[in-house]
Amino acid sequence: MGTTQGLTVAERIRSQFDELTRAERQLANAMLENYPVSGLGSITAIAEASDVSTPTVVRMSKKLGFSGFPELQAALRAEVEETISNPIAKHDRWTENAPDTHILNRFADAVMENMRQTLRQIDPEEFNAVAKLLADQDRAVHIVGGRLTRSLADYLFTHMQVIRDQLTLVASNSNTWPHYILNMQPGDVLVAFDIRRYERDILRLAEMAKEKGVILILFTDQWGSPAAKHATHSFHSRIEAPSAWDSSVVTLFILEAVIAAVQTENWDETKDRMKALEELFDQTKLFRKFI
Amino acid sequence: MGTTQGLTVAERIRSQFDELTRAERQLANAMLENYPVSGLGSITAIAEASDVSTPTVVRMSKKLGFSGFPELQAALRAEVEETISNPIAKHDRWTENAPDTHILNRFADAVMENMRQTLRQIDPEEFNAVAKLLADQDRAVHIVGGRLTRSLADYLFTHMQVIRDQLTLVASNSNTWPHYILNMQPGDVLVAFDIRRYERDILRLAEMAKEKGVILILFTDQWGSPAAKHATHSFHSRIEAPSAWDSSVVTLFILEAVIAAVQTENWDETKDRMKALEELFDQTKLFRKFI
DNA sequence: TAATTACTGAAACAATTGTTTCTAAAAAAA
DNA sequence: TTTTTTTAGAAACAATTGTTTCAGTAATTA
Repeated sequence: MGTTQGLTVAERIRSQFDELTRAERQLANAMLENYPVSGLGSITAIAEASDVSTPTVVRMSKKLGFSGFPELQAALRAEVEETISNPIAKHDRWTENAPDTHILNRFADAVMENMRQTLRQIDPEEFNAVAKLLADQDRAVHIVGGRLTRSLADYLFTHMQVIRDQLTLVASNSNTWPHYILNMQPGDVLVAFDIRRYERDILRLAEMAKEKGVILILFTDQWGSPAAKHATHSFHSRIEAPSAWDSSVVTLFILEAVIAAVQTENWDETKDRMKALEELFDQTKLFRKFI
Repeated sequence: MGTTQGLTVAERIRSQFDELTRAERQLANAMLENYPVSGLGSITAIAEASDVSTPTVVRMSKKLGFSGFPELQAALRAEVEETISNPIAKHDRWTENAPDTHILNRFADAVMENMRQTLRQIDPEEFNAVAKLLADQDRAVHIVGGRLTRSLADYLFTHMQVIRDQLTLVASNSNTWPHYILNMQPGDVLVAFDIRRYERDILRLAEMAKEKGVILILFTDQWGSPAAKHATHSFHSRIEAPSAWDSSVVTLFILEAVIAAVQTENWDETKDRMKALEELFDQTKLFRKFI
C-alpha cells in the first residue's frame, strides 16, 4: 500500500491517475479544473458537474486512500485552510512547489509574455485573409519549413490534409526545391516558416515563388525574416525564451488558430473528409492486423 | 429589507451583529475565527464547534438574509473561490480590434487556461528527473510520435540532436518499429507522444520497450494514454481548444522547457556541440554553393 | 468469436444533514 | 412577584447526502 499520508488530494490524483478508469478520470479532471473549490460541494453536486454518477465519486475517493467522500472533502477543506491562512503560498507562480527561479516558471513567464505581445500586434483582418486564402480550394497550397521550423511545417501539413487537397509539403532539403517550384502555379499559396537564424534558401525560394505569381504567407519572428518583403501576409511571433533556443510555442498557437479558422470556413467539406479519413485509418489498421 | 446583495458573509455578520442574540453571537464569532473555512463543514460540525445548537445556525443564516444554511455556505464557497483562484489577471481581450468571439481570442483564452491548469499540476520533481534522464549520455534516447504527434517528436529530436548523441527518431510508421526495439538496451530512455485518439501501436511499443528494461517518458493529454501505465514519468497536458482538433501548444511548451533544462544540465558539452554544428552547417552551405 | 473481467450508473438503502416545532428556561416588562 | 416576551435547544421531521448492491454494458482476454 502506497503511503499516501500527507499528500494533497491533487497529488494523490496525479500519482494514481494511471489506475483510474474513464469515468474516474473525467471526475478527476473536473475536480482539478477549479481546484480545490470544485470539490467543496456535496457529492451530488460534484457528480453532476463532472457528469458521472455519485458511486463513481465514492469509488474514486476510496481509490485515493480515503474512507469515503466525506474524508476526501475534509482533506480538501484542510488544504483550503492551509492556502488561505498562508498567503505566502499564493499563486504568483505557475508551478507550485517550484521556486520562481525554476526553469518551468521562468519559461512560463516568457511564453505568456510572448503570447500577449504577439496577440496585441496581430491584425485580425490579416488573419481572416490568410484563413480565406488557405480555405480556397481553387488554389494549391505549398508548405515549407527550414531546419528548425520543419516540425511546424509538418504540423500544418498534417492538419491541413484533413481539410483540403491540393496540398504539398516541400521537403526541407533545399536541393530538391527547384522541382517544387516547377509545379507552382500563379495564384497558388506558399506558406513558409523562417525564424532566426534565417535561411538564405528560404529567401531565394520566396523570390522565385513570387516571380511565378505565388502568394506568400510567412511565419517569422519579431525581427522578421528577410523573406518578409516578398510576403503578402506575415505573422511575427515573439519567440524569446530563457534558453539557448527560441520558443516556437506562440508560432504554433497562431498556426492552430489559423487551422481552426480554415476548418470553420470549410466545415461542410472538412466534416466529410474527417469521417472518410477516420474510416481509412481504421481500414489500415485492419489491414495491418492480417499481414 | 436591507440590501445585503453582494456583501460577503463576514460583512453581513458585522453589519447585523447588534441584532444577533447571545447564542448567535457565539456562533458568529466562531465563524469569523477561522473565516471562511470554518463555515465549510456541515451544519452539525459548525454548531458543535461553536457550542450552539443547529437551529441556531439556521436562524442566524436567515437573519443574515439567506434562505437557509446551504445558501450561506454556497456564498462562503464562492468567496473561497474568489480568494483562491484567478490571481493572474485575465485579459478581457487578447487581440484588440477583434471581438471576443473572434477565433483568435477564443483560442487564446483556451490556450492560456490550458497552460495554467497544466502547470499547476506538473510536479517539478518529476520534471527535474526527466531532464536528468535525458541529459544522461550513458543512456541512448529514442523518440517516437504517432500520426498527429509526429511533429512534436520531430521537434524534440531536432533540438536534442544539438545537445547529445545516442539519439534515435523512431519512424512514425509502426511497421518498422520491431527493428527499433531490437536496438533498445536496458536503461535506455524512450520518449513517446500519445494524445487522443490514442494509438494502439504506441501502447504495444511501450509494453515491449518496458519488457526490455527501457525507461518510458510519456507526453499525453489530461485523459491519459493507456500507455501511461507503463511510463516511469508522464506529462499530462490540457489540450482543449475551440476547434475540431486538440491543441498541442501546451505540450510543446513543456517540451521546450524540458529541452532548456537538459541543455542547462549539459551546458559545457552542448556549447561545444552547438559551435561545431554551426560550422558544419556553414560548410554545407559553402559546399553547395560550388556545385 | 466466445468467455471473462472490469466498469458504470440506476436504484435501494443507510446515514446524516438541515428544518421546524415545541417546550423549558431566561430575560424583560408589568 | 407575576406576567409576558424572548431565546435556545431537544426532538421530531423532512430533505438530502453518501453508500452499497446489482445488472447491464464495455473492454479484454483466450
